[in-house]
Amino acid sequence: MRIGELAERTGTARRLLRYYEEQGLIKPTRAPNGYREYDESTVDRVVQIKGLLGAGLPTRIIKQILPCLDDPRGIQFDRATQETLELLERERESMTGRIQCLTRNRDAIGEYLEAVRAATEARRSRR
Amino acid sequence: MRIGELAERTGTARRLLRYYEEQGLIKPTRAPNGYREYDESTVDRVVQIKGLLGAGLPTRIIKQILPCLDDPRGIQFDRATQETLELLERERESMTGRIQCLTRNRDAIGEYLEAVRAATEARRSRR
DNA sequence: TTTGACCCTCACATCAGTGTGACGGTTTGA
DNA sequence: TCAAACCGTCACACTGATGTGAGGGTCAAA
Repeated sequence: MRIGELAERTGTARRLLRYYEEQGLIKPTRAPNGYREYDESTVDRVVQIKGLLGAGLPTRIIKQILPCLDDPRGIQFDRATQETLELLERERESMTGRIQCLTRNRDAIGEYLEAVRAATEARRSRR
Repeated sequence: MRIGELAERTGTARRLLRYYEEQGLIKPTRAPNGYREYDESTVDRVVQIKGLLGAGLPTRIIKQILPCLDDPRGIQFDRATQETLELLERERESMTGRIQCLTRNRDAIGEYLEAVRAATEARRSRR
């Protein structure tokens, strides 16, 4: 598919799809006329990228992470240098930290909303 | 405490502490000489802010979230407008999305690392 | 064959978070 | 009392993720 369709299906600006490519996160082929050609699997990949970006990871890190997702069994594990493995390990830990932070705060918001709703309800039934 | 100590205890640049203040996230008092004075609780708050920023939330949103954490029981719930409540609800949902995304990817990294290690181990023992 | 809807590259702009340094006042300990 | 180590405000700069627009090709349908 071409960039317009991909943009629409992933809810991503064309500009950003080109940017992700520039950062080495996706690699479309080119049609004879120069148009980018994306295959079906790119849809999921872009959604993934957006998710990770939204969760605060920079493209530099996302680039290292993506290959693990293609085939988590590590088919090309021999290409993984010691350095990369260490980076992945560190990143995994920092993701755990993020998750904990988000969870804690999300739950606090939940409690807050709950409390407000309960109070509102109580007030309403008092009348 | 003054800004230097807070910076050291939270691992945050002074510059950023001033920036957070400018964004309305923390409100130090001022000593007679103009120096900022932070109380003990600010340490936790700054850590919280850093965590949320790292998880991709902008200061604008963090500002709305923080009051819920001060007292999740919603002591000042009446100050919460309908609009704010809706924003919080939306933000809570988007945080859940982030958490899921991070969890999924973190686990995939974990599996990958596991696979690589297993393969490395197998190779070593074969020799 | 022209028009409208695509696509391309290039480049400049914006926004948030962050770094850094200039310039000057305050506090503290030798 | 003087130096070192704080603190203050400004303000300019950078980075990464985005927006936007100019100038120009491609292609399909009327």
